[in-house]
Amino acid sequence: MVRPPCCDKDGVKKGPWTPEEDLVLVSYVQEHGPGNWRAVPTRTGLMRCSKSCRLRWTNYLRPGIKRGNFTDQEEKLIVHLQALFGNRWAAIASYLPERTDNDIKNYWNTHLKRKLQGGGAGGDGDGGAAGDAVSPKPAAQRPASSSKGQWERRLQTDIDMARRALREALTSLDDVKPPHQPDAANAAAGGGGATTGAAASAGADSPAASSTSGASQCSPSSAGYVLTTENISRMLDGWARKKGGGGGRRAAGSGPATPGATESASGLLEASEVSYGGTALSAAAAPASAFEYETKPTVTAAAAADAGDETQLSAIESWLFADADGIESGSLLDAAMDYTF
DNA sequence: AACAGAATCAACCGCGCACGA
DNA sequence: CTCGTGCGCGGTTGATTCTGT
Repeated sequence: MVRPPCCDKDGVKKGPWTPEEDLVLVSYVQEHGPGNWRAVPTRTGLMRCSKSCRLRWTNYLRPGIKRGNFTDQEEKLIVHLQALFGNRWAAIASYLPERTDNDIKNYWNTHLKRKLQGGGAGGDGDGGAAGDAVSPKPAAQRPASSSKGQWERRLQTDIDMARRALREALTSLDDVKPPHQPDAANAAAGGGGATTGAAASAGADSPAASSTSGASQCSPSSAGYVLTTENISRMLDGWARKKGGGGGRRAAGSGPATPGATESASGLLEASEVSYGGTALSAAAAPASAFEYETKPTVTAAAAADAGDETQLSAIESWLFADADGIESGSLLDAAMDYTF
């Protein structure tokens, strides 16, 4: 059957999002929660395709997103995970709660793939379109795309495989095997064995999907509206800078920047800058809101709330090595991260 | 200072799966 | 069981910025 386009081409705006559109979208999501994207354009009046709305939210406006400046640890973790999962960016992103799959994908394609190829260390010899050669099998074997149901099942298998593979790979790199803390691992793994699959899927699945299932298990503390404001503020900041700094970048692209937009953006920028002075403040000040269930519910959601990368990675690592008895996470991580490009 | 090529990243597109009617 | 719809994923594109000449 011929499937109609997700949105008719007429009257659907494309290209860069304006601050106004972002605000409309954020307001809507704040009020109704993410999901039901199909209804978003009609209910908000946004001249955007539902997919576009979802994408914008997921990749840019969602609370708790960190942008740019991948740390060394993140970088190396991505490399490892890519080797294990192939180009399943959503799965990889689930290990990096503050990063979006799109961001990771971009980073991989622009930085890491080249690094690996250039360094010649990874064995990513082919330099294929998506750079999936690092992975022994998964990327090659998997179907072109996967959705959550099948995905969840497969992910569970992948997780086991990943743990095993990592353990095998890393134990050879690191001889130190002090005891591991199981409760951190269990907690990170999503609680109980009964929910293992669900936890995995929630973590692996996209935020939107998790909006229903992940509601209860994610930490709301880090995901208040203030954080969204922060994101918007950041965005507006960049937007204003671009605008003021000469040569409106995307503002010039599809004509998003109207004089009114400039004004409102500036005003909002000021307001938002006043309203938040840092992540901690934001998180602390954040009231429980519609965004509670919106955080990317990953194994490290709680840890990520107000901790740095180290904490996050420790949690991830704890979880990854949950069944790696007798292996200390710290040293393992160090070993895992001791990757030379 | 001007230009060209490279790099980056936000956004779009098409496909496939899940789920409800 | 079939069909239609919604959603999510991975790949790709295109606009903009950066860097070198």
